[in-house]
Amino acid sequence: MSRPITKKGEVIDAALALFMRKGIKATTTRDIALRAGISEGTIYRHFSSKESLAESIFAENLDYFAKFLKGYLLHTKEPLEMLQAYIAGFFEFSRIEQRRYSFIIAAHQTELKKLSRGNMKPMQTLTKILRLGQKQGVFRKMDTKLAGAMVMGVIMQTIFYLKTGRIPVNYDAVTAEVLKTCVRMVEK
Amino acid sequence: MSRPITKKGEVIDAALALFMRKGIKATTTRDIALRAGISEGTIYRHFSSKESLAESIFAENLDYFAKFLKGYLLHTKEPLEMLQAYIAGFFEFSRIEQRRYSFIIAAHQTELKKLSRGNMKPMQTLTKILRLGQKQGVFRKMDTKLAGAMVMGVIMQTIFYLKTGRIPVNYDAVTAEVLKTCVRMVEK
DNA sequence: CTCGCGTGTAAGTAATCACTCACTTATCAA
DNA sequence: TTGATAAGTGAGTGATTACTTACACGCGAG
Repeated sequence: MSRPITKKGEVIDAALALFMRKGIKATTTRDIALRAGISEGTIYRHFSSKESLAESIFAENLDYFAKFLKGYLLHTKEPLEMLQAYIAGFFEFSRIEQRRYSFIIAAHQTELKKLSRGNMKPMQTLTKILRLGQKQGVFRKMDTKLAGAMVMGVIMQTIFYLKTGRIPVNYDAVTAEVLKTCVRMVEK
Repeated sequence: MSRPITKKGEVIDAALALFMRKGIKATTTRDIALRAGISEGTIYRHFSSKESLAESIFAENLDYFAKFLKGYLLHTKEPLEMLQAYIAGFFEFSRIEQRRYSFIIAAHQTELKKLSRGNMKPMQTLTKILRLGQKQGVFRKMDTKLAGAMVMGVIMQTIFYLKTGRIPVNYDAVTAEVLKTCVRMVEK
């Protein structure tokens, strides 16, 4: 009970906004303090280091993303439909939460060294779908981790090219083509 | 004529070795000078900045990679075989030139901001193969840039997972599976 | 009331880093 | 021999940055 009497929330909000816009490395503790309207020292009352602050925020947002994806899987138990829903959710998230998506990807790929090894929830969700499909005989047999990596590669690279303007930016058309292609990759 | 009387070569060699091992950002000009056995000032006799040094080295190595790939395409003009040779070459390069591969990818994806926009030669090579296949009616019709992005995603993400030990490290088996999958993606 | 503790702050601090500059040395053409 | 020029040097330099520290404040328990 009792509403927060600390500035921890302000620290997190400011840091997230800046991490999303400029990346973790390019965001200084000074930036964060300025934006939060506090002093730098305050950050260290609540987090032991800038990195642990970033880790904490990353974990929160990865969770948010994972839940978003799961929302897309509620209405079906058919592996094929689940795969399609998963991909559609991924694209949708990257479209309506552009900055958050970029932050998650950057943090996961390069900016954070610790954390998330083998922990990447969205990947686990995908692997589960693939395993289920294989068990039901809808998908062809292959290493599910490899299949997951390949599907993930198609999705992420396509989004990357969309974002950097290297392919025509039409989310619907592109999503449809990616959907079709991924089904070809895994079906029997 | 005249063998080099400057230390430019030493600068490049030292920088490449360090960039490959630690990345561009983590390599300091001091590191480079130490390894090359020269003083920091010398670097600036030959390059206007650390970034321009990195760009120069990146361009050289991207070229090297592109030529390596082209070597795999010499013995066929069948789009399907060319695609397979391209992928096999990509995997082979990532295996026997691990550090160089990592350097190229990291530099391209995150470390260098300028350069290489729309310039990524290996991608252009892939796009050409896909366009040829479509013209000959071997591949299905679709935006070749999108198709290229998807195939590239499969390749790169798989290599990434191989390198980080998230899928069984058996280059031959994995390459074979990726080959098969990519063919499924694009064939009619 | 008061003591202690959690919170906040301003002003550091030490380290790092890319880059510069005044000066020296080597090369070679005239 | 000379003198112009390119190459090399290494001790700075200024800017930046994550993090620390000494102190102030206010609230709630006893």
